[in-house]
Amino acid sequence: MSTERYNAREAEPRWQKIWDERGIYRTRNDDPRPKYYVLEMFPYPSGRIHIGHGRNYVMGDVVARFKRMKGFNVLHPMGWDAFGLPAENAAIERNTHPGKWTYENIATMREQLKLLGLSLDWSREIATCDPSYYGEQQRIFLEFLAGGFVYRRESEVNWDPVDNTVLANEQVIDGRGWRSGALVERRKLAQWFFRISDASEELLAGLDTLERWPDKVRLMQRNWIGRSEGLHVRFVIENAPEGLPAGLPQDLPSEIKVYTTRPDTLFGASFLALSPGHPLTEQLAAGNPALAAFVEECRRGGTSTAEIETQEKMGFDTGLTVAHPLGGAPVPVYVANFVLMEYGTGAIFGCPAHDQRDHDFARKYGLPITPVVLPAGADPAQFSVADGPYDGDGTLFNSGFLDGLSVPEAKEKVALKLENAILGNAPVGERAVNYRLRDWGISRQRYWGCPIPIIHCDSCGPVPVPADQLPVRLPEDVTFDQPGNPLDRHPTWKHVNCPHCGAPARRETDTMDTFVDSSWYFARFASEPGTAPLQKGAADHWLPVDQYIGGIEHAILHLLYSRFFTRTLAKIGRVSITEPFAGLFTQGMIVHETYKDPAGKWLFPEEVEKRADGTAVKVGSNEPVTVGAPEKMSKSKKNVVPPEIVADTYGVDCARWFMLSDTPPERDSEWTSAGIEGAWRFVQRIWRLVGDAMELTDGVREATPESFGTESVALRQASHRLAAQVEDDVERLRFNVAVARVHSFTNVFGDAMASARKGGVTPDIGYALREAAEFLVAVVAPMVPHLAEECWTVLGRDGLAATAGWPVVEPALLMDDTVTLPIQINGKRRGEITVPKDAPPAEVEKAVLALELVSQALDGRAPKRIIVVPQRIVNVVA
RNA sequence: GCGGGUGUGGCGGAACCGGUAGACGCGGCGGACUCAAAAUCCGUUUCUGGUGACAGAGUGUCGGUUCGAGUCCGACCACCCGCACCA
Repeated sequence: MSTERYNAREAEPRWQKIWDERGIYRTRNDDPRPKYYVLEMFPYPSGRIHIGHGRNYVMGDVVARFKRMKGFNVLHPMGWDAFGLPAENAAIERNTHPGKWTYENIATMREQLKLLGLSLDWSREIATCDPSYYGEQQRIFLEFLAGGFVYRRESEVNWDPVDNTVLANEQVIDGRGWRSGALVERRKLAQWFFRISDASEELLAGLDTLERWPDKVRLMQRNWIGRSEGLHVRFVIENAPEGLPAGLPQDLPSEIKVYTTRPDTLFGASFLALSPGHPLTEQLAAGNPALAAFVEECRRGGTSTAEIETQEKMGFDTGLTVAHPLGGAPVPVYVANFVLMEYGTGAIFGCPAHDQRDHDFARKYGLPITPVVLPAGADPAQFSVADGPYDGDGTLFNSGFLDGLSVPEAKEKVALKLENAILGNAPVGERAVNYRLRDWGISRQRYWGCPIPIIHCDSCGPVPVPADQLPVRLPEDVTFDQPGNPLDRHPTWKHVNCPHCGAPARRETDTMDTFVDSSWYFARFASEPGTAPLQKGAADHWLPVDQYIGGIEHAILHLLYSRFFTRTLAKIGRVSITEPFAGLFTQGMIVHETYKDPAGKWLFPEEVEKRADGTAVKVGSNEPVTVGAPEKMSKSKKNVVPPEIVADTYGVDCARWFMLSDTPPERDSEWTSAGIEGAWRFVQRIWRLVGDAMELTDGVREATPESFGTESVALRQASHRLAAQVEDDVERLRFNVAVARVHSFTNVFGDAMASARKGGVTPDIGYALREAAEFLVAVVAPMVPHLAEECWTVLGRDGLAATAGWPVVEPALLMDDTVTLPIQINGKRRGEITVPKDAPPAEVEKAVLALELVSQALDGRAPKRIIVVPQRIVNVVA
């Protein structure tokens, strides 16, 4: 029996070196085998990784290694989402250059990732801050601009006062900057935008084709895009506002257009409300200081969720009234703080009986509340919405020609009627589809990002930087000693001549949102090293990514932007595919308990010792330690485990095995010392089993024996089933189940070995044991690759486990001749019976009735019914 | 408020299409080996009653469909996630 332990510390670096030297993870585009592209979301180089970062890389690595064994040409690259604010913050804090800081972090993290034994093609490594990468991005930007997918406009933006930059709506979470956490303010700036909202419909429709995406993510995107169908309705202004001072613009519009999804409730309209940002509001406010003050008050209202929720409905009566388009009573026009300018037309009609907001508003300003939809079964004389609006289904009443119709019928009838009502040269009503999705503002007032390749000329306007002058490189000599954008205050960088007229002009000093960088990197990886960054042929060959893996936090932003970007690249002819990620998986986080000393200071796990009685103390001082609930690993709470420590004590294979065990990959998983120790024991167990099997079968001829006995067949069945099941599990990314099957198999394997030791190793048993060892090693190879190589050597096999094929399963060994059926009596399990697999139900029934336990239960009576489900179960109803 | 998800032993979790609930692991208990320990191996471990074979209960709660429900349907409870004045 082999007693030597597997020495991961020695073996792991050795095998990593061999893999590296032989270049087995280098991928070639001209490889004739079918392609498979596995990608994990590339990291931001923040400094160091902890073991919690490793989970998605390990999952991706298992898939990559498995697919390689199945004969695919696998692309599994890695890169760095290297632009972004933390580099500038570090520059300020440490008086260093963002680039230097970033590249140092990349060097550290690359070594840490290599430590994990990932089968990555490092030759394709990219960093988005590399001029060759962002230069291509500038080219793409200009092509998008030429194609009409980019524009510039003055817009109110979300301003992050801490990071001193603009944020997209999606980057504002609960009214705070997604990175800084600062309360966001509103400002007006000239910004560059991508026309993502024009793609709303196709982005929505495309979701239906993404069958290998989690439903949850598709739903989140669907809601984010927020399609609604409704009607644009024109309301004619009836009167000039009274009591307004002279100087009111004479060119007031003659009508107000509103957007509604509930045209059926038009007869319940008791007011119109304009957004404070509506052009008519601005026009009226110019001549009305009270209104101007009201608008100003609305603007100060704040943008945080908490504020919006608690904010009371506020309105200002403009004195205008509009005619009711269906002949109802005239309706007053208000300006209201809750009407958004960015959605619909910036104006609404209020129906207080059937909408909460309108209800609140009407009560506050004493406007009439007329119910027009009657719930089924309600009495029209009694029905009241005094307690709150009713927004359910029902029958129309108080609504003239709509009375008696259902809500959908009424919607349709109103739409038809208003479409056919002509006022001036246009219909009063027009069907319209609205989306919640807004255009993507990409301008950022920061240094460490991709420069927007535009030159502003006083006479020519914004002019693209000519192609031969790309990339527009970031200047190296910048300072961070004052707030604001270093590019803007750089002494020379922005001063250039206009490419059109040659007059002195200024560079655009804004850089792009870093989400642009991550919107096409997956296409960049397709090109071989040293070739053009975005090659159509290569991208079309590799894309879409077959399996993309990353955190759920990117369900909307990154994934929606990437989908938009890919579609737009297709429209300008850069690629042929429209969806970048065919399969998506969102993995859970690794969490860890937190520890605090009596002074309330966070402690690292290695500073804490757990006592047998469940309490914890600080190592050295014996001070009591408060153990907190498991939380996401974070530097600030110190509940992190560095990969180096794990590698040194247990080996990375143990860490890999542990990360794949027990918890389903989409759920959060808790890192515990007991767990890693369990993984360590199991790694040793595999090592021992393989060694023992080789020792035990030493001298047994390897040739296939002439016949197999019951025991060897049973073991062979287990081996072949293992390979078939683990294959299925890995295909479905059910790593925890795969791990359980391997555990189960080692129990069977161990038992077979013990009985062979007692009963003697006949040629068939010897063959089965060796096969079992080989199957075991091959099956775990994607999960614990270093151990697999070491075992491969023990097995005396040529080549590397990493380049070996997946075990070939003999279908005959997956079948059983007999099957054991549970017997239920009245639905309760009372026994079992073993019958031939293909026994006809009638015979099974006969055999079951002959059993004593059945006749006893029946007590002489005939059974009422017998249900035989072939190969499943027998139920006797007494 | 709207939308979605989850709920199974002391713990992580398994159970394909409605067919033996608790696979596998962790922890616990008992044993073997050892002078002893570690390591390893074997047995046991849902709960209740019983020495025992066995019986009863049991997948958040209540009800329903079915020969049979963790799985399907209805109502509810708890927790988690997303969105949120989107007309």
